[in-house]
Amino acid sequence: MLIEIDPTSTQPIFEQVVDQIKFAVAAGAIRANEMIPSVREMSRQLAINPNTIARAYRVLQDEGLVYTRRGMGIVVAEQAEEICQNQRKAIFTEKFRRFRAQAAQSGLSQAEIDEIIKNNGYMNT
Amino acid sequence: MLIEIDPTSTQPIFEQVVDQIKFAVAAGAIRANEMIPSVREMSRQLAINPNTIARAYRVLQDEGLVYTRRGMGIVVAEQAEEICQNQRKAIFTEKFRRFRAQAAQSGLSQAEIDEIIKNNGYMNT
DNA sequence: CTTGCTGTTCTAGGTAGATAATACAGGAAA
DNA sequence: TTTCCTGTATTATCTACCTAGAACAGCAAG
Repeated sequence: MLIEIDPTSTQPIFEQVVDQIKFAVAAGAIRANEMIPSVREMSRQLAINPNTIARAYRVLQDEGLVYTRRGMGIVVAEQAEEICQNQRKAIFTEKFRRFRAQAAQSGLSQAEIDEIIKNNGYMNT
Repeated sequence: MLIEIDPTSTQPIFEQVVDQIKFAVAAGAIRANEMIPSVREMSRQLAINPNTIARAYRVLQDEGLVYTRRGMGIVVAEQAEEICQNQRKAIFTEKFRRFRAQAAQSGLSQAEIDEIIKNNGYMNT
């Protein structure tokens, strides 16, 4: 499972962890009934405080995406993959909408916005 | 000058204020040698603490986009419009690049990303 | 049993952002 | 002059996020 944390982002670390795990589940990198890395192991991998990881896991648990087995670890729930796939799409749709709205509100013309999109990866090579 | 603050954003308020003023200058809503609303007036308009506005203005001043006249107010610098236009473009290019990178890293396929962009305002209507 | 790993909980401290209230210095205008 | 508005500075308080360290409960495997 590849997880990358951006320390320069204003988005809280625990939220980044939550999103990244959702993405990993959505992508099929972790399947239902499989275990995700323990709090302490993930803490070591990302060089982040265990409490921060634990908070992220608590969020996932509250959303019903994972359930816990004391002494064992945390297991991905049955319906998690489908839920995460939908959430992933929703997350990025929302992100893009915000980008568009802000760009328009900033006074950038439609043409300028399209140019930014075109020059940075939309539908070519 | 139209300024909108998004309280749900993780971006700090003072940063939002900074960006919005830059956008207003870039769009020509405020021109060189014109004054921007006073700390207290802007504070009233946005219902935000004067200290937060003052901090935003301090950033603008440190960047040389505005200069202050005690007792008078804050004035937009000569070269501000050009600088702000370049920064505006850079800001949104960077935002879009982040969006693209995160979307790709999440496991979304190129086709799915293109679909999100297409269905939310790119090059139609 | 003991050992070692789980997740969980707790207290404490540090930092950044935002708010609140106050005070000061300087220019404009009466 | 006085009055009123500027920007600026200070102090205190609150919250969220993050870190740190310790302790506890439960399960597995030796």
